[in-house]
Amino acid sequence: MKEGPDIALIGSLIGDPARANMLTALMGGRALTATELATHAGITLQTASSHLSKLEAGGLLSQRKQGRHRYFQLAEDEVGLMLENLMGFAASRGMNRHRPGPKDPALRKARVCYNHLAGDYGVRMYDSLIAEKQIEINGDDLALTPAGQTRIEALGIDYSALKKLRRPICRTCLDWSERRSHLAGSLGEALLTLFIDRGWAKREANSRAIRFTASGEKAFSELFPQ
Amino acid sequence: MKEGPDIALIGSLIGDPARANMLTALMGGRALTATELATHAGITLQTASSHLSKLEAGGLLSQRKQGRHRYFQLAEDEVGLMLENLMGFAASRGMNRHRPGPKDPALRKARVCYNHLAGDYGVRMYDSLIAEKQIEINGDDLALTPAGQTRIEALGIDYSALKKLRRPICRTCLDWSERRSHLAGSLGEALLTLFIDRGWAKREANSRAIRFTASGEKAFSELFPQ
DNA sequence: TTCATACTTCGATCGTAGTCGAAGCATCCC
DNA sequence: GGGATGCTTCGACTACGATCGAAGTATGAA
Repeated sequence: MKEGPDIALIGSLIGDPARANMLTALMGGRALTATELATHAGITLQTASSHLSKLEAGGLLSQRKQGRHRYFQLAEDEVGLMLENLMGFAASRGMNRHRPGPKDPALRKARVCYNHLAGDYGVRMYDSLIAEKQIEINGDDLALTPAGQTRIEALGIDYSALKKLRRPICRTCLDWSERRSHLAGSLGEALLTLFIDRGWAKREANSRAIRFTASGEKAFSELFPQ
Repeated sequence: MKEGPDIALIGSLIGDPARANMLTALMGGRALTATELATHAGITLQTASSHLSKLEAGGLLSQRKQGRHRYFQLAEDEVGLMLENLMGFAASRGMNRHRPGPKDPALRKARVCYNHLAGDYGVRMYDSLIAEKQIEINGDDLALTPAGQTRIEALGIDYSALKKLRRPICRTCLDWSERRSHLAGSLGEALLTLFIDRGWAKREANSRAIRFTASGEKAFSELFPQ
């Protein structure tokens, strides 16, 4: 009768609107304090605190104390992937929290998916990397080809440092707006950081949206031709 | 602030234990009546009825009237994929509803994932099909190669009939026990049906487990060498 | 028609979980 | 030290939703 893993547990964790709002806020990739998350969810600090401890107990969140602040973030990449997946499903059922607003196109164009680039730009980058055989699919795993390695090192990404991490370097993540894969993993994170460090793009405050500058778009398109 | 799809809605649908039990029961692939689902969930018929209408309104279930029975099933393949995905996540967090029981190994070996084969056997079949280049990955899509087409037609599967359906023929699904991909889609369904029709395997009653016969295992291993 | 089965709807109950006010720690700054 | 600020814990309130009994509808059988 009762077989397999307990989906009701995660379901109920995500099922509360306040918690869901916090989680989506954390999909922005930044670590947020309890107070920030409380305002995101539209609740008082006390209730937020109780929600946060539940999410942490459920393994969805991890926290880091810094002085008198407590920074929360998604516990692992997998949490972000799972959430993006759920969003994709919800979107396919037309479950939206609002009628598409002015922010919506910006989100679809480029946004943060926990720590990497998603949206149209994320998918374009992924497709380009595949087309140029810089990453390739081996069974279930995505791997950097030798050509890809030299390529990203030329961009200034420290490949050996990525390799030392326990996390997978390349990983696919299903995009909810495009319904296609894009690149996650430590390389996905490194690339997004690169774009921001080079001033090609900026994270918008209080949003998952990423705004590319005009020159940033040009550089991006040259780097990842379609 | 409130961006993107509403994950809280699906979360709350899945978050109720009774509903989660019904959904996992329906992952067995058979269409079940309201009464059967009520007993699966351990609740009375009245409450089951209310849960079922909520699940249907949420687009997770569809129903089909047949005489005085009402058969429920997962609305689409995507629902099954999403649920299996969630189970994978739950399993990776150690969220199990029971300490692994005697049924557990059987489930991990071979089980139904809504309408196709999952577990060790599902993954083995998938790997074998990939290794022999009968299916291949093109970007996000999985496709049958010409060699694969002749192969499955030789097995007695009507390829042109599959092609006429709106559903994708090949599709990957993430296995929660193996944490690897296996084959879903209409071909995945057709293959499982084939195994059962040929008497190689049987569905267990009231369980997702699939039991292969000795000769069935042999035939399966010959068909999909490792 | 009459009875039985399958299911839904209504109404009432009950529990639990989300919520906040108030008080209690902890950390930082002056 | 004293007084902010950030967060947690406690306790009480409340509301929502899960639950079931009882009555109502639909289909089928006799």
